[in-house]
Amino acid sequence: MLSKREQDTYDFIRNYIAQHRQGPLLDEIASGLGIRSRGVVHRYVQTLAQAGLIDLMQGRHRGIRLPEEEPARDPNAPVLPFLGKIAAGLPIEAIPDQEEINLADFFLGPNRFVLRVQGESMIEAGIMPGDMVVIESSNRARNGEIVVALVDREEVTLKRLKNNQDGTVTLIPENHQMQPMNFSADRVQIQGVVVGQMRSYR
Amino acid sequence: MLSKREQDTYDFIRNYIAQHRQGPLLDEIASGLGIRSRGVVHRYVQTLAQAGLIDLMQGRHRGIRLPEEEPARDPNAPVLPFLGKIAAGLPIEAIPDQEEINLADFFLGPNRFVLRVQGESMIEAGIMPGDMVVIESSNRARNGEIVVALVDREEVTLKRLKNNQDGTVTLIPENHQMQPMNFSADRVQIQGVVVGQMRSYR
DNA sequence: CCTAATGAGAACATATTGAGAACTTTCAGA
DNA sequence: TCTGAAAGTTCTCAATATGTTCTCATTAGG
Repeated sequence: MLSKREQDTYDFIRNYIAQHRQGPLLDEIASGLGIRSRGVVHRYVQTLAQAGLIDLMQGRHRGIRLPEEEPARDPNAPVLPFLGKIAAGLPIEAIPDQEEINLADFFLGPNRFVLRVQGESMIEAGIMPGDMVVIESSNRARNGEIVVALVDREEVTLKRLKNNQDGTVTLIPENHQMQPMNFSADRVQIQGVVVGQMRSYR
Repeated sequence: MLSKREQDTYDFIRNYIAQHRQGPLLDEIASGLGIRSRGVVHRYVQTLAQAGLIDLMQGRHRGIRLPEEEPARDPNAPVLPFLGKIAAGLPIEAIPDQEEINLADFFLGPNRFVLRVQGESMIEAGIMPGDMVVIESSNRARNGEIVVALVDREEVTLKRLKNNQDGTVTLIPENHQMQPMNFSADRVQIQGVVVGQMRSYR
């Protein structure tokens, strides 16, 4: 069983490696934990190594590694380390079973494509102008889903869908400055459903 | 695992070959890295060769090469067809010049990781609770960037950054119900910069 | 009082990095 | 082809950064 500071050390190391893809220096751990003595950190690190929680490359600078987990893995898989939740009042949690986000799993699928969003009609749903939305082709959708709708075979828009009892369809923009619009069902053709959204800064 | 200078050397070589279509001289590497001794560079180059990261043509001038890479195109590349903008007046199918969006290009990069967002502090920037944000580790950021900030070594938050003239730092939530907060610079530690954001419906 | 957990810091060992001399090989030009 | 400068190779020496091993102190709790 780890003591509190041993646990802190372990958490720090996992976090550091997830972020930097290499082991931390003892001094970096020390500074991260508010410890002034390298020797103290070394003691914790030794304990963790004996518990099998980390692997050490004796003597090497940045010689701390995490033990192998899964067998092999596609080195080209589009993955990013997943650190956890960002929560007010807490340092970034060190998730014990660290995961990875596989972008392919996250977004890819049959009959999907990407559109760039123009206009602010879905801004309150967190879909901003310039964002990319991942659409899955489909000619029907459930209530409440965000859809790409073709109205009167002329105008394509991104709206939240509501199928009404009376056979009409309401397209609801997520923007208080715009009004929901009602159409008879035959005027609206669903072209796809939004299944993802992404945005790149920089 | 490469040491820092070994990594620097490798980066330099890759860059050089990309630019000049031929290997660099040891002296060019040395000068590029601010090293005065050819022998030192030679030592690094030998290490890289043993690690299989480069191929050497023994003794030859400019005898550094990069190993063969994968042939043409990764059939498993995480790509989605990119149809274009949602444009009024056109059915989606009508857009002719179809491209592809490569998720790896879009999001992957060194020192990046993913966090799940909790709370509504950035909601007006289109970052909703439950979204994933892609963070690039960095301990500094430019004005106006959205950062992961650690305040008083205790609290981690996602806010827009403003460095003030007087040395203080303002963390601005994108939510009118919340107030910007001022801190002396030494209380705020930047942990990373938001470089991407993604969301999955379904 | 005793022990476990924690921290400081000195002293030492080793890894990493750099300088530069001397030697060998390559390569372009006479 | 021959030759000399340029470039690669092999050393040794050194400085600094980092890991390792200690001893000692402090604190909390039983």
